[in-house]
Amino acid sequence: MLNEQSFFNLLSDETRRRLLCLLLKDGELCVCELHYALDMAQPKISRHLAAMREAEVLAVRRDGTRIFYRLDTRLPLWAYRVLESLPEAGNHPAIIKQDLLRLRRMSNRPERMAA
Amino acid sequence: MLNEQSFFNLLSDETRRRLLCLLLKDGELCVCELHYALDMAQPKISRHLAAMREAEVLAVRRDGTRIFYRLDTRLPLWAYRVLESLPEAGNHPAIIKQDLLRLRRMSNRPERMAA
DNA sequence: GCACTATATTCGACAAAACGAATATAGTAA
DNA sequence: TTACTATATTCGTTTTGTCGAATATAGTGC
Repeated sequence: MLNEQSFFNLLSDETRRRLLCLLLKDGELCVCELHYALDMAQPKISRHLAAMREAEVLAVRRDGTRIFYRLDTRLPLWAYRVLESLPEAGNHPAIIKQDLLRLRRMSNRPERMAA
Repeated sequence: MLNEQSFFNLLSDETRRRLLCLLLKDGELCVCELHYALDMAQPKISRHLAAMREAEVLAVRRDGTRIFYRLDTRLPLWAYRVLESLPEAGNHPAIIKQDLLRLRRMSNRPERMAA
C-alpha cells in the first residue's frame, strides 16, 4: 500500500516528476519512450521507474521485451490530486512541453495494443 | 518566488508536513505552539520553519518575542492545491488529530490579535 | 545594566539518496 | 546455439539532508 513518506520522497526528484507528468498525459509509455523523451541515460530512467514501481506509484505491463509503465490505478485520491498539480508546478509546463515534443518526434515508437 | 524543486524537497519531511497541516487548519501559530503541538525539540522546529520561510512557503509576523508563522499568501495555486491534500495523506489524519489535540491542551497560549 | 523567555544558528556526525560506469538479465529471432 | 534489443541491477563515490547539542540573538521587564 502506498506510504505517504515514500510518495513525497519520490516527488522530490525532478526526473521523477517529469516521468510522472508524461505518464499523466499519455497514460502508458515504455522505458525506451521515457528514456528518449527525457534524453537521459537509460539506467537512470530505469532506476527511477523501479523506485516508483516499488512504492506502488507506478504499475507495469510487459509486452515482449518492452515494459510499459503507467500510474498505478490503486493510487489513493489524495495522491492522485497531488500528481494532477505537477504539470502546472513552477517550471514544469515548459519542461514538459519539451519532453512531449521530443517524444512525438521519436521514430519507431512501439505500437500500443488495445489494453 | 517559490521554486518547485524547493517546494517538493520541503514536502519530503514528515515534521514539515505536520507543521504545514497545523498551519493549514489554524491559520497562524507561533513557534512555541508548534513546538508544543509536535512535542519536538525547539531548535528542530525552528530550523524546519526557517527552511520553509526561506523557500517562501511560510511567512512570519513578529509580536514581541513571539514569531507567528502562516502560509505565505503569495503561494501559487498549484502549490496550495498540493498543500490541501496533505491532511488526507496516508497516516496524516491520525497524526494531525494528535497534534491538534496537544495544541488545544496547551496552557498559556498567546492571544491572537485581530490581524 | 541584569535576568528571563522565545527563537534562531552553528557545528560535527551520521544516514539517505543520486550518480556514472559497468554489467547482468530477459525476450526475440535467426 | 548466437546475436541483438530492451530493461534492470550492482558497485563505489559523492552529495544532500537531518539530527542533537550547544550556543547565540532578540525582545521584555525589572
